[in-house]
Amino acid sequence: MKTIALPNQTAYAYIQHSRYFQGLPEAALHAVAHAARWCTISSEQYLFHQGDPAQHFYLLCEGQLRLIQITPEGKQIILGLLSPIREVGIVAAIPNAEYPLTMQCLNPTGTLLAWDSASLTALIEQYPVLAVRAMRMVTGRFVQLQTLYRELATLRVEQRIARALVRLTRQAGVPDHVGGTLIGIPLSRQHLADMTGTTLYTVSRTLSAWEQQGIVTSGRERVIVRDRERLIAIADDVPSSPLQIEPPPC
Amino acid sequence: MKTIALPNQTAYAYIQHSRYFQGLPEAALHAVAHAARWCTISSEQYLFHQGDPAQHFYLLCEGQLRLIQITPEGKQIILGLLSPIREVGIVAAIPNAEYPLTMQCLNPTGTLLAWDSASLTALIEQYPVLAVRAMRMVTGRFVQLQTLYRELATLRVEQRIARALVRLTRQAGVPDHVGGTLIGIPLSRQHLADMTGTTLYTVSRTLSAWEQQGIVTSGRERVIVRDRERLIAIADDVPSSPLQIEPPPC
DNA sequence: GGCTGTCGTTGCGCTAGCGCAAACAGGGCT
DNA sequence: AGCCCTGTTTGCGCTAGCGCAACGACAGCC
Repeated sequence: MKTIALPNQTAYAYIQHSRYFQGLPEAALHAVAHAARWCTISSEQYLFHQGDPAQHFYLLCEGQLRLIQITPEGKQIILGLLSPIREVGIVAAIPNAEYPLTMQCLNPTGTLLAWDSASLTALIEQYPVLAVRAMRMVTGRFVQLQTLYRELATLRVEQRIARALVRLTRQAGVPDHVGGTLIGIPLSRQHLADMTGTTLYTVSRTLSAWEQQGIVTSGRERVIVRDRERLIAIADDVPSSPLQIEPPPC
Repeated sequence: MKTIALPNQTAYAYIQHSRYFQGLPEAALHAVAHAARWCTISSEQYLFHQGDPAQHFYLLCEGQLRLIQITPEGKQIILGLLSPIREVGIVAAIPNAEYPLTMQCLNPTGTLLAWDSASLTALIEQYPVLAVRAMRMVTGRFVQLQTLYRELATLRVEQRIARALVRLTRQAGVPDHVGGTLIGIPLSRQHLADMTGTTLYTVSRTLSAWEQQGIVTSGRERVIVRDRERLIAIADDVPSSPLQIEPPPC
């Protein structure tokens, strides 16, 4: 990661369109832009690791990030994906906080605006609405994580994979010349397994089965969703009880 | 849930000892106590449901609460337990927010202090450190939930149950006259299953096995941990690979 | 073109955990 | 005491998903 020079005007535009700074008075936006600096990050690089002291707040302007968690044994769990324009590391608003998870760049290059936590704190003090928005962001992530937890606890693997794919089409979907949706990020079987709490074998088998049914097309680190409706049906399918017996006629 | 009259002096004492209000100037504490009202809740009653508009912030003074999440199909998932003195519903600091989960009382009676969100907002505005602490609380819960998620994704059922029991001894452990630790809340097999993402059958079988090994003693809605060390060993056990072959001598 | 390394597929065997059903246990109530 | 209700245990059968191993496919590189 390194700092680069970019026109301040560009920064202003991104800031203006971010949900976090949106609607602030013009003077405030200029102050925000003035306190920011640009930085870039390249493929597979880490923006920060979970446990690092949260010294910077970022605005992701170009590229995408993976939210990952590393287990004590070194296994990685993917909690999600961030696409521009998104705020990253709001936890830097808290003095002496640590980042709760690891951020990894998955595009050849990502571009971010960065504020050190002192600047962020100063901005929040000056514009208290930023404090409320920070809270809202954190609780939003909490609710999202809760949903993931619930799915992991109650759904079968096939449904979890289906949901992951549906989410990915929303977050990184690129329309396809024949009506499908390409998931526009490098996405290996192992990645999908890490997102759904399963193994790469099961993901592979599931995708193979879906490919035969024309639901998806997949290749090396690449998935194209052909029949989104059917995928959603699988995701929402409530499994019939194991021994479904035909009710006897009266 | 109803409002009751209790001496304000008592409220002051609880507030003073809460992590959230701790260390505020005396005048502030008095203001906080003045804005509060008492309420009680009884066994199995809900303090609020997930999705309800977050209109109150609480301080749990007596009794315990279950944090639960209800799935669309009506299945319940238990995310944890709160014991006094704990803050509840900090999300009320955000205008127009909703509670992200459901709180249920599990003691015959629980006692709480309540502030409506307007009072809370006013207090936060007056003492900005409360905003920082609110953020810290929410991120703390986030990290906890993340840990649960990781465990659910990577650990086997037996380990998850062991961890749940270890946590419960910390949160509701009552020392026993013969060196064990009684978990001092009503805790059925189903509850344990809802906490660990498994079924009551598996919990029952696991506890039975542990009982034979002298690790726990259990009865109707009651578990006593006899050998905490062994439980921790199970919780941390890294399973040997399925086909562990003795390496051949050179 | 050929090599290499990474990623994907799939057959096979296995087991952890599920879920029913039926029996059992104990507390509270009349 | 006897009954009922709720919670617990456990035998049984089953299957979803795991994990190895071996092979295949494709991309990038020299």
